[in-house]
Amino acid sequence: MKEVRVRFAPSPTGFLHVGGARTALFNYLFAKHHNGKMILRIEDTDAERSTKESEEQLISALTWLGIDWDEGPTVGGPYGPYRQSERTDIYRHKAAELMQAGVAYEGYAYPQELENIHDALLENGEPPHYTQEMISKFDTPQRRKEFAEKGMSPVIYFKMPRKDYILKDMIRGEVVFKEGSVGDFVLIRSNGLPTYNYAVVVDDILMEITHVIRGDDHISNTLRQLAIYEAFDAQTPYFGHVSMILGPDGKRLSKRHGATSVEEFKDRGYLPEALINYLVLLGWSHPQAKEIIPLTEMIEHFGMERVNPSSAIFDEVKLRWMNGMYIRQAQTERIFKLSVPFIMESKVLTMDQIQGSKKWIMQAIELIKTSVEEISQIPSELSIFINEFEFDLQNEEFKGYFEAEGVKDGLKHLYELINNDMLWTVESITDNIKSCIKIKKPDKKSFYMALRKILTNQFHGPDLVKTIHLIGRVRVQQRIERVVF
RNA sequence: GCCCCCAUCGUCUAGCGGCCUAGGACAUUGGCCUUUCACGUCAAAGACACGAGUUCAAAUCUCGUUGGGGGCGCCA
Repeated sequence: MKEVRVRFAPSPTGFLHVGGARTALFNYLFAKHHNGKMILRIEDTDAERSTKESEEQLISALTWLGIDWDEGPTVGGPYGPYRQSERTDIYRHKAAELMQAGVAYEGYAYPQELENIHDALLENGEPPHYTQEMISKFDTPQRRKEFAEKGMSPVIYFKMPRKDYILKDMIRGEVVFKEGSVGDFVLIRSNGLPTYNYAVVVDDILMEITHVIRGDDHISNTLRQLAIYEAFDAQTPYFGHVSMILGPDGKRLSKRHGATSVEEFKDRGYLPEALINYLVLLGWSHPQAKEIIPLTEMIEHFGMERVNPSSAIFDEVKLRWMNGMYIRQAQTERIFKLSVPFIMESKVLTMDQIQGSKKWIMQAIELIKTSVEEISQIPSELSIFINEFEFDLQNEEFKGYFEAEGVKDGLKHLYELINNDMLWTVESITDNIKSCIKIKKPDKKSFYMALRKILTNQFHGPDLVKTIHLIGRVRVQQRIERVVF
């Protein structure tokens, strides 16, 4: 069997959208699964909107996600160049071939003239499709002369055959396009650059792409592309049109739904594995219904047969859950590193403090890891161990615990024990608390709750003994002292 | 307006004619664990859009209706 070659072909006009990331991922997994090649191609034929910055952002987002490619602008390859803006000569030569073959022709109409035709057709209740007869009317010797004098180039039109086309889609089965659903269309624009539908086909043929996996917003375009493949007498690749990702309101996912770009999730402290894992499950499912799936296993099981054709709503709640799962699995060292920018930004600690007390912070992170779903939550969780606060003796809930039988005595006793606790280990603190309870016999829950409130100003939090350990002996003493004595 | 795609719990999905009294995950509710919270764990609640066919048998096949999405550019 021929080597599998797939491509991800984004246009560099903005950040990498999660939908694009999912398409890239599916291509990547498909390539890896079949031991094939992944190609990155930059579709920058829209000179107005394409920017170099976007291209760089795209590449860095993909890299962050861990999606890499065998051929592309950064790594080169035998089928380059991989930027469409650098392939304009190729498109022109190929268009000349089509003209030679009589399936393409030049157009000398002015935009206004085309608009008139367009409007007239609509008014007559006809579909706004151009035909060679309409376009060629303007191809007169005078017009050619005018164009030459003004330094204008004609556009090149494709003569769309009037016949049915059948798209055999790996995800959707057969899609039939009835004859006459589109008219002739532009291949090469007046600025000399190719149009999307034309450039993709030329590139996919030349780059020997075997499987085209892309968003289903391209389904209608496939009709035109099929006709171009036919005109070149080229074999069509297998197509797989993946459904769109929608916002919670069922509308196409956009900025107004909140975070939609890979960068945004990165900046909010998502782990790339979590995003990848969430995205792969949007449209694909593991044969054994696993949810947390390591990349190697995705590659092992990935296939188009298990891709769902219906569109999916992007559910941030589940993504958060998944991120939490990955945070819990991750090495604390890694979470520490990822936390640093967030800690700095929150001003909970300074850079010097972070560096000076790395070991302490690591212990704290170890403790709060189970309750965090985004790295951005770490500073506020950390602040329980650090923050100074005014203590409110009048707090009703606190009074309830504090005034319970034996609690005050127990705390006083604990204070004495802490005074003499030079070891200050989790074990020594545990022993001391246990002996307080044994000797003073306070109500356990009240005792613990009062103590937690005194030390952290909160009723809920991580394991109390470890929290005490991390707060430090001096501060623990001070806080008990100011309430109990 | 024309063309195309899609349709199972709130959400992501399993299901590819009988194994379905429709399974799993997130979210929700309750129990257990725990000093508390979280984690973990157990359980509950919750869906085949509608209507016709085909068939001994339909969530699964066909057609229609409705709803949603996409396309109809010298954007990609």
